[in-house]
Amino acid sequence: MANGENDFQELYKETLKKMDDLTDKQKQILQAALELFSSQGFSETSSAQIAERAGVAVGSVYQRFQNKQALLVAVLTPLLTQALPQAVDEFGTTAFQHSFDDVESFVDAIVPDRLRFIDKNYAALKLMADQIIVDDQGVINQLKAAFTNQMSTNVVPNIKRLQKAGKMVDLPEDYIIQFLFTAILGYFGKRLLNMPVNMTDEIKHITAFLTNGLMKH
Amino acid sequence: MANGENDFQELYKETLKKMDDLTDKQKQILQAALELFSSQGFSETSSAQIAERAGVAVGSVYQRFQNKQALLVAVLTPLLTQALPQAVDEFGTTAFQHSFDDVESFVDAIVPDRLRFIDKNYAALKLMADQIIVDDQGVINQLKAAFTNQMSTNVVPNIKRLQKAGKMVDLPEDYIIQFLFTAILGYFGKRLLNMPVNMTDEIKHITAFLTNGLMKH
Amino acid sequence: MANGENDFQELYKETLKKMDDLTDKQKQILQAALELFSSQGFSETSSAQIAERAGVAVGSVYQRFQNKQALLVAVLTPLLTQALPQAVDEFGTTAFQHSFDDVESFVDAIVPDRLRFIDKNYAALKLMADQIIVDDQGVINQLKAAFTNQMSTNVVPNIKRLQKAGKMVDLPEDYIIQFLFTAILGYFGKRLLNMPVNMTDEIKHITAFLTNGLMKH
Amino acid sequence: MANGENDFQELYKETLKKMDDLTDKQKQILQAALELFSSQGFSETSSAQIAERAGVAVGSVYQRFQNKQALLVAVLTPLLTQALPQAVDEFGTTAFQHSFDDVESFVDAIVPDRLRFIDKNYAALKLMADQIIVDDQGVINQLKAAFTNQMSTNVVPNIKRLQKAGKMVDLPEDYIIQFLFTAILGYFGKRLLNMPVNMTDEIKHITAFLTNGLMKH
DNA sequence: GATGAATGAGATTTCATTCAT
DNA sequence: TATGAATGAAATCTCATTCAT
Repeated sequence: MANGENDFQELYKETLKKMDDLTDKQKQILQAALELFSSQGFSETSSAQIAERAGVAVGSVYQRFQNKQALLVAVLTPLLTQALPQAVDEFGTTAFQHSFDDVESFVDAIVPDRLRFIDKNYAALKLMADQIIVDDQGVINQLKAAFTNQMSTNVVPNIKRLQKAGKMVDLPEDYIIQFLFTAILGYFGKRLLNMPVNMTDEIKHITAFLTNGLMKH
Repeated sequence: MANGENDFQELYKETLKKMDDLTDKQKQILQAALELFSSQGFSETSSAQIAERAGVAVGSVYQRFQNKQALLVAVLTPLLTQALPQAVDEFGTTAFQHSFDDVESFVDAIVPDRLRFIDKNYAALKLMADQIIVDDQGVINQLKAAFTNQMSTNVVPNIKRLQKAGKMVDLPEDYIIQFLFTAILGYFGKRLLNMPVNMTDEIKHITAFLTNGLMKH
Repeated sequence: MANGENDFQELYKETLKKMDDLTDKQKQILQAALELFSSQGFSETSSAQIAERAGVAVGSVYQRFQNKQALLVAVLTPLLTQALPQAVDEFGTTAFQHSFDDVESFVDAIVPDRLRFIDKNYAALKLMADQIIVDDQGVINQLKAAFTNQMSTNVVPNIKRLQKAGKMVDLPEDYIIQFLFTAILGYFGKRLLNMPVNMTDEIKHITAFLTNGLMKH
Repeated sequence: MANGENDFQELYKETLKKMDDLTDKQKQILQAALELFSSQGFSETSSAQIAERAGVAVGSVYQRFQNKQALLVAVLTPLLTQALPQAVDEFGTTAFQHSFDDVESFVDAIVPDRLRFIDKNYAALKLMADQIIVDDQGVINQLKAAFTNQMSTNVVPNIKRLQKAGKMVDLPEDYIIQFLFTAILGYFGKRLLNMPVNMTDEIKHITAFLTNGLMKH
């Protein structure tokens, strides 16, 4: 890992091309890898373990995927190219296609959706977090790209509009986004720490806090 | 809060000094392990690397520490039992010994201090984050314990007082703490993502956001 | 008893053949391990040595066998569960299926056969002896089981018959067996001590002594 | 081990010279080594273990004893030079200084004494057995020497006398000795195999068998 | 003489990857 | 494509031995 951007970017592009003709076994492998990588970490997971959980032979893992690193990429690719942008997209377009009258309904539209997204994609998010910690520049850049893109085209304009309407605090847009994310990511942190979480309460309080914090009083 | 007082590295070295059953070489080993573990991750660091950086023979690592895992524990234990609680303690007492008149001065007292704490202890924090991701229950529990303890004895009462004075929003104390932390941890996240950060701006905007969000308008 | 029928090496190879889940290389590993373990002892034999003699890579040893101890078990198990009981069995049935008229022909039937058995199976017996000394309870119990079983079903009745006929001394059967074995094992001891042995003489004298000692005068 | 006679013989002679000025700690080391070597085997015992059981530092083991091999020699030396010859001697002189009237009293004089000797020196005998199995030529030669010496000067003449008197079977003297030993060593074997033993019974039956077997009827 | 930390050579073991079937 | 035995490089770990205190 952490061996520079090129390996990852190369593999990433190649993987993207091939990403549709997946056999059942190959899907099982990706599934098993996702589960194991995210629960134990990438380096703590062996090819044998993946094969076993996927119910295939070790060789089958390498039949399709050049190496373990490539398998990681293959696991992350759909996430980074499909799920995440889509999620960001939803966050951008769906959430922002309406012209919210006030910050409250704006926050209301985002928070519950994002918390559920975390629940649904917990494993994948944990895996990304792992890669960020181990300094995988490829993953990091991919993440940044996915965000910058969507955010700048969809979210930023909407925030600006709310600010101009005098409804939202006059902080730089990237900080507005940052605070939205960190408040929401607190939920992810709680899950990482095995803390008991109650979705209803989380939604209620995070919403309240964000509304209060982003609203111009 | 005085500069450097709650620097993990400082605290860690002090802790090491107090461990007078440790030889110089053993301290070098712990130091090298801390550095390598936090910069590359635990599994990405080999015994040979540690020995080399510590300037000792590989065997010397195992003379004192039963195995690599035990070395990790030896590195983390003083952090989790000494440095972290002490840092949390300072956070609790120092920051909260004054009776803040309003949320603004309360937030002002915390944010700059915590951001600098993150800067100074980036390596150690990253190591802890690594362990949380890899699901090290030991680390997780230690972290929880350190926090619950200090927070409940020092921070919670202060929050309550501010709330009773009608200055702070009426959210549960643990959520107040959660929002303080997540807003601050955003800075840690930015560093993990290699994003350019400007301390002055961070302080300014995080303070502004938290003040607005926690203040009762 | 026909020559070679109860040769451990033969029986061992047959057993190996029946283990059709073993590849050729794995059989070579077991064969090499048997040879090295019994000539040098278990702890004095390294994985590298085994691999070299077997003509495989070191890793191949551990591909099939979890660890060195497991390899020892794999070597001993067929000996203790297949070869040994079968050998004991032949000893029991073949030697005792006739109704010997007197102790002399009884002893005559056993001694030469057992001495040749020791010669043929010297390596395997030495390995077992090694394990007994190092207090391997597994091996010890297996050995006991193999013996108790066969002796009680086949040998004991024959001894009793000879005793009732007034031809054999009235000692407990287990002691009769013990004396037969120890007198014969003297030959094994001589070989361990690198003493010059002459099979013809050994047979002659051991037979004479046992006949005299077990006969009722 | 098993590295030729010279190492052993050299060490053996050097050890002999120094064998009197032992400090308390050194005696403890020898005792601990004897216990551990005989219960687990030589190679399965580490210097650290010996030091720990002896209650001394690891270095102290090597202060006096050149290396582990030398320690083994030092453990075996008193046995091979003192206990064993003395035992053989007793077996030779004590037991044979009387002119036994018959084989029965001759056997009676030997068996109980030897069985008790085995009990008393079980650990040391086991250690010797270990060395014999691992093919330690030094030990083997020492053993042989101790025996040949004593046997030929004391025992052989006595056996010859009994044979000439027509009381003992006319087998070669070395075989007579062999049968005496093996019958008695059966007891040692039973202990190795953790079999329940009753000294009274053993004495009774071994005596009976040997008497019958060696007596000229 | 006694200590035990330090050493380094070597042993065991793991595991990503290859390749013949 | 799928398999899983085989590989070998590298990692973890052990331990007899040395040496400064």
